[in-house]
Amino acid sequence: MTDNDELLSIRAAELYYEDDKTQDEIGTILRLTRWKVGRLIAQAKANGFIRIEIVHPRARRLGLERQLRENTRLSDAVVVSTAGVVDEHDLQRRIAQAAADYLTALRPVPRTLGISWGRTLYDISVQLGHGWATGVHVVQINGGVSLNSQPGTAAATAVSIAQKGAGQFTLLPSPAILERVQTKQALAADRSVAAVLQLGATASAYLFSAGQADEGSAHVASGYLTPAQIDDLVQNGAVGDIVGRFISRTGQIVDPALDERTFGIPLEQLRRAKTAIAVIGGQRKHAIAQAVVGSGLCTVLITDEDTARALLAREP
Amino acid sequence: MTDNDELLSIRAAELYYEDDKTQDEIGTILRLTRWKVGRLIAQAKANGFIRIEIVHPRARRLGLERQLRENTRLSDAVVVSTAGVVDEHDLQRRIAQAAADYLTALRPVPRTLGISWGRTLYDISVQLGHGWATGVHVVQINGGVSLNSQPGTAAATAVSIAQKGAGQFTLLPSPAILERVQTKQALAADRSVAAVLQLGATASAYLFSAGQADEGSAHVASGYLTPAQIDDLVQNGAVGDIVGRFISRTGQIVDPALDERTFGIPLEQLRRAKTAIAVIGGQRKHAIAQAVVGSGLCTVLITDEDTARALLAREP
DNA sequence: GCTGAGCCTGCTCACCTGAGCGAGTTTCGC
DNA sequence: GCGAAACTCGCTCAGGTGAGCAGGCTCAGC
Repeated sequence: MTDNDELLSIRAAELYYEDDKTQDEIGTILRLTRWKVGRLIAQAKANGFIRIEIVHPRARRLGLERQLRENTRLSDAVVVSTAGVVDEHDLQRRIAQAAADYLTALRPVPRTLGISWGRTLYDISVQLGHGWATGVHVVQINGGVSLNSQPGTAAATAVSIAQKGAGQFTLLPSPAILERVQTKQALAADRSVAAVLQLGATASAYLFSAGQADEGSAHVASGYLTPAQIDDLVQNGAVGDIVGRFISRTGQIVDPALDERTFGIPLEQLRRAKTAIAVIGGQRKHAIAQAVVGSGLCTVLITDEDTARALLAREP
Repeated sequence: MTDNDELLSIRAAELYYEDDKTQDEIGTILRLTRWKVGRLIAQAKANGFIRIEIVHPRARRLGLERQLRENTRLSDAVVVSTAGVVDEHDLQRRIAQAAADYLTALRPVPRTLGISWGRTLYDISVQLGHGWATGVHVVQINGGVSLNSQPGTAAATAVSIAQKGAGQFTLLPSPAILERVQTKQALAADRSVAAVLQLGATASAYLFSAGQADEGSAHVASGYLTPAQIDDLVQNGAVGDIVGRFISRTGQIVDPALDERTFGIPLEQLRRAKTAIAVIGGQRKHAIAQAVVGSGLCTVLITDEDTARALLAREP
């Protein structure tokens, strides 16, 4: 009986969704009353046999967003669909687009916005539309005088976001990681530099991404760390970094000595922030995304479908 | 404008399909009238952004079936969904199941059913339910005294189909291909054998599969042909075989001499049949499926989604 | 054999939704 | 600058659909 009912519900669903027939017509075809047909279709839905997918680069998964809001500490979430994604780069562009959309719709409009830098942030700055804000002050919150092959990317990101928001920007004139603790402390003590950090501390919103801890880390590409050093960090439990600081699965600083030499606002400032938007997506960043969300380092997460599911699988 | 409308239609579709909101509620959220929302959703559908899929081993694609009926000579078609298929074997089972379902629902119930043999036919015989017919006469239509490692599969298929249909069966006591033409002619002239062929010629319905022309051909496994001979056939345009006979893309016999030695009803008999059900699916059988459908060798095709699409791409 | 609980069936009713229509608006060519 | 064509918008209306309800059926336990 149940088996036969299941098959019937599939036949009914086919006629309903594929052939656009009314439940009444289906009733005539299958020799059932239209109420029975309605119940069969409802049953097929309840059993998960009917999959409705929105295939569009800007499609979101509202169901997953709701689950994230309900089952994690996040106050808000944006989950982009992976349906029709062709490659990693395509996915990153979708996420950046979603972040740009979120920023544009953010209310109240942030007066001061603290940002990190990197590939993701740069993508967001490109996707942002002109006039997304009126008079925002963009401040870098971690060291970013880039040593890498695309000089100025960090600065270009801040400049672009500020310009498109008809505002001004303040760069943090420092490397991401200094070689000696003393240098870092001296730099932090410098009045002009301290003023930037102070400004970053008062930001009304933060926008940052995260890096995974492997040979593909931006810190390696930028020359601040060697692959061997990354390996060491991983051995000690690092799953990735945010605003330059490497953290473990539980959100703890992995290497306090290294962290002392890392220039930028402390993680505690993110944890206390009312609006901290993390933009983290892609297969390789599942672990760091879990660490960030699980330890309350952000209030808003912008991510992809797969990462969201991985997150929900951990925290039920 | 258009761009913005497209995005709006996606947002509306998300709320409608993912969040189960009414168009009126969506109107309130997006500050639109409920008619505008309805039009946006219709637009999203028309643009193909909404994909509704029925995920079930026995789900069919009625839309493709209709297209096949309209754009080919087929009088009927069954197309099984590939959504959620795990491997080739799974797909073949779905197709066999669909064929068994089709046979069970076939009206009028065939009095005499001509069948070929092979992996697919065997699968169908397994999936068939007891009592699918009452008093059917099953007749083999091509040579099938098997030489291979699973002796009796061909016979077992016929026996099983007949038994489950509460009927009798008649085997064709001959190899698929004979070594000499004279032997074949002598065998065909034998009264008891001729009677079987005669019975096959009067069948009220035929059920057969097809084999692809490559090293995986059942003829190689059965020992009737060598891989080298298959290669020769392919060189001469063979795309596969049905009821033991190798045909080209246009449905022509590829090697008349070989065909003379092949035992079974001639293809013309299938072409003239009122009900000839071909069961052909899987990536490797796209070419032979096209040949069979294109040259009118069957009136009914039971296949999978991908093969159906390949067929439709050829014949517009 | 009887009885009651639980399930299924067919129905009413209210709500949701798509087709079609006229008014207002934009756009394009002259 | 003007007029016509095309489009968009909000609406009416009828048809489609899901929630909730009463009656009947099945089945287990006494």
